[in-house]
Amino acid sequence: MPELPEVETVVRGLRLVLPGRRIVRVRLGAKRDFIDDPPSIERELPGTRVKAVTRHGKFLLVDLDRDGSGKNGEKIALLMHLGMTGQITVVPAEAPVAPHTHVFLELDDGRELRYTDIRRFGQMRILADGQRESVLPPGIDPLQASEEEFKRAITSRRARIKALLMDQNVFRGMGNIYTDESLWRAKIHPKRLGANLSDGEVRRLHRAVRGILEEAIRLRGSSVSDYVDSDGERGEFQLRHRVYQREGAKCFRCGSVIRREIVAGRSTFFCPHCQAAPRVRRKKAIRTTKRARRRV
DNA sequence: CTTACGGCCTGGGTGC
DNA sequence: TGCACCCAGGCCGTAA
Repeated sequence: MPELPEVETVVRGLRLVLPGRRIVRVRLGAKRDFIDDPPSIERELPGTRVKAVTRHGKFLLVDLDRDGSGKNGEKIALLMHLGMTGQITVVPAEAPVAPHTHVFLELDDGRELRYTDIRRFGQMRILADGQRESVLPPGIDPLQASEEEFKRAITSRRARIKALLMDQNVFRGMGNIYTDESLWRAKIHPKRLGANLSDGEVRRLHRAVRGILEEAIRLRGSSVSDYVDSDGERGEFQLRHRVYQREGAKCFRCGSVIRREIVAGRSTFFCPHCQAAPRVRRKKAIRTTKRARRRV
């Protein structure tokens, strides 16, 4: 479920309630297979105080201070990823417990942070200070990248633009929904090679990606099925989707029928008229030419 | 280097 | 009503 706008919405919600709070107790459910080293969660978190909540692509980081032991400066972070169906909510401790809730962090104000995840594709682990570089994906943030950086990322590898946008080592935070929506807005076919995009197309895509992500954040993300924010509220950007899950419906721009194909291993929605397919090159002829050149 | 595919899990929708 | 099958906002490992 959660891509950059959804994670950003959760982070902003947590920022209103978590900083300054102390974690007093940790309870884990029986299904803890998705947690990396569950005992470390139970051992390290109690007694820590929340300093900040940040986002890194689709990862969410809760920065923690161990200030009880007199020695300040020992910093750890709780790293979380929502996978497909993860939810993080902060509720009064006595609130009814939703099914598939696997982690409870009791806070010093009578509330608790709960992690709920039907499919358990999410992740949770303790991050020691200095581990961030090696654990977090190195892709650039699509909201902060300049047009130059954006172009460099797109031309860095020979892959389809859809695969590039979704690769967390190239761009961090984009997923299936926002990739398709951005490509539709920029009028670029998902199978185009990133390296083949013209300067104008790169510029259009850069603007489309930022525009879509910013608008989605304003509308608090897309709630297609499971996503809710830290207050348990659904987002509204699903009402603005132009192609995602609209197979067979009419393109809002030209009226053509939206198609669905598998690209980069994922369901991909696009308008076959607005988003012109890449020209198929004749590989045989090209190879022969190269071989001939090499022989010379 | 790239893509395709299966697997991880659970649940919802569809068609017979 | 039951059941098989396909699908799902992510990501990893393997094979080709």
